[in-house]
Amino acid sequence: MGRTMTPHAIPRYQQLKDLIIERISNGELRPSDRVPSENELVQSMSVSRMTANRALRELTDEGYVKRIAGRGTYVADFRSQSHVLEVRNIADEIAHRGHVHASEVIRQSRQHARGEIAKALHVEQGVDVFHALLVHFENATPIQVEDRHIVADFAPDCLDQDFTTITPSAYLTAISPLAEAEQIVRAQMPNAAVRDRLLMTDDEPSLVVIRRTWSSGRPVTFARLHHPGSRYELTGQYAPAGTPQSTPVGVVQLEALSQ
Amino acid sequence: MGRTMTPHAIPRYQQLKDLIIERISNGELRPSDRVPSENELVQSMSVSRMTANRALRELTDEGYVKRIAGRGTYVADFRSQSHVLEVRNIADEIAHRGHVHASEVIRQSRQHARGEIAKALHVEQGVDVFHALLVHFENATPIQVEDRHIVADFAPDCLDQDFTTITPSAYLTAISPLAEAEQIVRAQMPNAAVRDRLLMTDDEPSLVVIRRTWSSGRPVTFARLHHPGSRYELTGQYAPAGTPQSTPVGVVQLEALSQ
DNA sequence: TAGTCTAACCTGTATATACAACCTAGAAGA
DNA sequence: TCTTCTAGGTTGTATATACAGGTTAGACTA
Repeated sequence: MGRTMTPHAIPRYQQLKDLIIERISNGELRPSDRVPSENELVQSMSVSRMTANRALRELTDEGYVKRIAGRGTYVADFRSQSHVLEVRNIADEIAHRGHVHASEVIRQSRQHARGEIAKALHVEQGVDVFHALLVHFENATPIQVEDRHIVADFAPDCLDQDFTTITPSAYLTAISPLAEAEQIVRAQMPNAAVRDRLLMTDDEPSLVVIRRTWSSGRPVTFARLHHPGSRYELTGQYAPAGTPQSTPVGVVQLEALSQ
Repeated sequence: MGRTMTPHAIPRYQQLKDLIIERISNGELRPSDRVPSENELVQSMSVSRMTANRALRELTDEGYVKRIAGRGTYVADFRSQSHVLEVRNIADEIAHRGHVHASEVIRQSRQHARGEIAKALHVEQGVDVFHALLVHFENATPIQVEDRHIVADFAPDCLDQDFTTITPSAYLTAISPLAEAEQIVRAQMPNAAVRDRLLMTDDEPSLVVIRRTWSSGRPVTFARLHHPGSRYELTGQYAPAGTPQSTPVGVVQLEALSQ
């Protein structure tokens, strides 16, 4: 039979999670220490085993603990050192800032893959690929040069698209919504073409995101996204799911960190 | 009563997840489409509601669907556009590449917080903070300048640490293993000091990671991590948890993408 | 002594049941 | 017509129970 709960109470499983996180957080439980087993939690916390199971299972997913069937639950070694950055679609990102996105198509053509493009897309030299070169604007200021190649047979109607109304990224994810991706972020000096398109000064570096996206086990698109170093940065927050998410954290940020 | 299972079978809840992911993946279910409710899955898939609930709940955590109590479950809008980059502790990162990490301590002192440091750490002007300036080496080549400030009362024994044997990052997470963090990644030209420490050429940009880490609701450390643009990049993979994780993806990468 | 077996724990999964809270369409009332 | 109420569907949580399978310590046997 279900237990009666006062309205809007914190769920029991969440209380368990919080309790264990607290004990890890304040050092009472240290890495590789044994965490109370499900049955011990049943006893001491007066919950059902399923509830204890859910708490411990979610803590596992979140990287706090490690569970070994037959042995027990242990505090995970070093959570922490991997912080996470999110790279979003440029149009969404601009819209999210409440700004206006526009783009200009410089080139939209069919080519034969060669050299590194062929290698990156896992196709033979000479196979058909589409090439799209665009500039994205945020409130009329150029913010990204997108240099993208797409495997031709993955997106046959690529040349018919109007990339000023739908970004290549949005177009591709509309074709196949799920994909793996690899990314690389680099700081490098732009070539003259990119520098001119982005209205960059001579000594300004660019932040380049190189992204290769996979679908059904094969690479389908390969993009270089160039941004002006003085006007673009990647930001990310990291909160160990369970933290009350102190809200205005992201706001102070930009003001406080200007160098 | 429990259902008998053949040994090592794929769990029922995972089968449900795979089935729904497949239907999203092949376009049968498109963003904002309605996903079968728990009770419908109970009927059509012959599982208990708890099993259906687990499948849908995990799909929610993984970003595939969105659930609204009282209404139903819907395919999440654009999963995809947010790709993820991981920023790891430099020592772990170097160790992971099978290389040797070493570091040199340039400065390790107590200071009074001023200007942007005070702002970033949410302390008054003049409050005690520790300052650590280090260079990290990968196989004797300088790869990172770490410029870090730490709130003094968070880490009172900071000056006693030997940062050549334990990195500041490792030291801090040993004190308080759980934290929130904010990060910013920028491409910028280094100042002369950084350029010299990292043996960079005059026209080489640096990739800067700015990281502020929180503990117990307050900022405790603020670090600028400078890397030589020609020798350092951030990499990340993104696979919608459930993909068979095509193994060698990360390997081809570096070779293929050299520009 | 050395090897084997077993009991007692552990996690992992699955089910049936129960109640609370939320949402909406449509019925019932003013 | 407009408002209010309600029934039924939906998610969210909690419990009790059951069985499968991994792990280990200690008892048992050869």
